[in-house]
Amino acid sequence: MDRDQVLRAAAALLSRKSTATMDEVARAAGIGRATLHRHFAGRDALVRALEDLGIREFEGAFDRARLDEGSAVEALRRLVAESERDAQLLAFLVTENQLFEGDQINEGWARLDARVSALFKRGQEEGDFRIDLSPAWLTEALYGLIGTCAWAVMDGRVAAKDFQYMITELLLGGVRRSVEK
Amino acid sequence: MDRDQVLRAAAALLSRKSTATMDEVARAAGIGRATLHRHFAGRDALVRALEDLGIREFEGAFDRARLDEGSAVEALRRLVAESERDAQLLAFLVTENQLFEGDQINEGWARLDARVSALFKRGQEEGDFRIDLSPAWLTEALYGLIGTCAWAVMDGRVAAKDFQYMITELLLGGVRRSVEK
DNA sequence: ATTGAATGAGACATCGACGTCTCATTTGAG
DNA sequence: CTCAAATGAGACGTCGATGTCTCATTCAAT
Repeated sequence: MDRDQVLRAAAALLSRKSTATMDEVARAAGIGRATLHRHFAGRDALVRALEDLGIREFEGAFDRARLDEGSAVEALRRLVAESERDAQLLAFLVTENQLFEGDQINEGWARLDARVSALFKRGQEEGDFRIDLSPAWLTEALYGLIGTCAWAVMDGRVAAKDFQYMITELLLGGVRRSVEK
Repeated sequence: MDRDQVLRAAAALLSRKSTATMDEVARAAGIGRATLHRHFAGRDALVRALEDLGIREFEGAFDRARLDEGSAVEALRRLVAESERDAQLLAFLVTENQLFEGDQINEGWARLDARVSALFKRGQEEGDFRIDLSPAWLTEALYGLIGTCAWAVMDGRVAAKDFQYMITELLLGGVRRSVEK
């Protein structure tokens, strides 16, 4: 069991039950509690490791999505596709705002936010996206939809294979049916 | 300080910091810890009271929104408008899936889910909504967007007055700009 | 003003999670 | 096979949150 695998298992569990015990986390990862403590000094260290992993993974996901290339619509589709792998991790981190208590926002997240926000801004400037929804809100909404869909998949309310489609279609086109599309 | 006001203050705090202490909850509500315990036997009772309040409030919100009247689009707009007041409460309850552990879904939530889902289904059958996004997913997405926007407002990333607009416009029309709208 | 209920502050014991430790067992490299 | 490192299981003390209690004070109704 790799260190990152342990972290992913922890994210999958903690995203649904944020108050899960260290023992539960260990069981979910298929290792003993002692081994979990050998990898991560304590709960704080575990959460911080999850944070670091999340930032690293999404930094890489954003790179692979090539947010600056092609149309903003295509870039957004690639972004969602690349985010699927770490959706549970994102779901956990988004709900753990308590990490940033004392308004000391993590610099890594600020950088990620800026990249997503820039993508939405580019779409607006190029005329592909509407301008009455702020990039900041769209960024939050994207995170929220990814996390929500990850939960829905975990609960069996959405098929895993529909992950990308459900998010991108709702985000891009909305629910309203328009004859011209 | 009314009982419901205490619950709302608790929801506002717990939606951001789900591990908040009973003492913190009491302080947030402006009452003493002993008084909090007089109202709610313990933490479990508090959470269950939040659940009950949420179900009650949204049952009423759905009634006021008259989901069966007019077009599905208008009904959805009314639904978001009526949900604003309890958005923080929803944000907390949505993330507390741990309440339903042991797949014993709360009956009240199942009823609410059915009503929202029926609204989306009606919109699809009347030709207003697209049919390639399942009502179950749209229901989850609606909850997710309301919760996300509530957080964004709390963090100052979205203006409170834009709450309804940001959610309804994104949900109905998506970010893509279409010339025919 | 008086009285009874409600509140806030604090003390206290209990309990569960945490973190550290030991030891037997397993794993993997040589 | 041998040996060293890693792991799982469990024991143990610590610490913080919890829930209950008391008591002085405040509040509201009469």
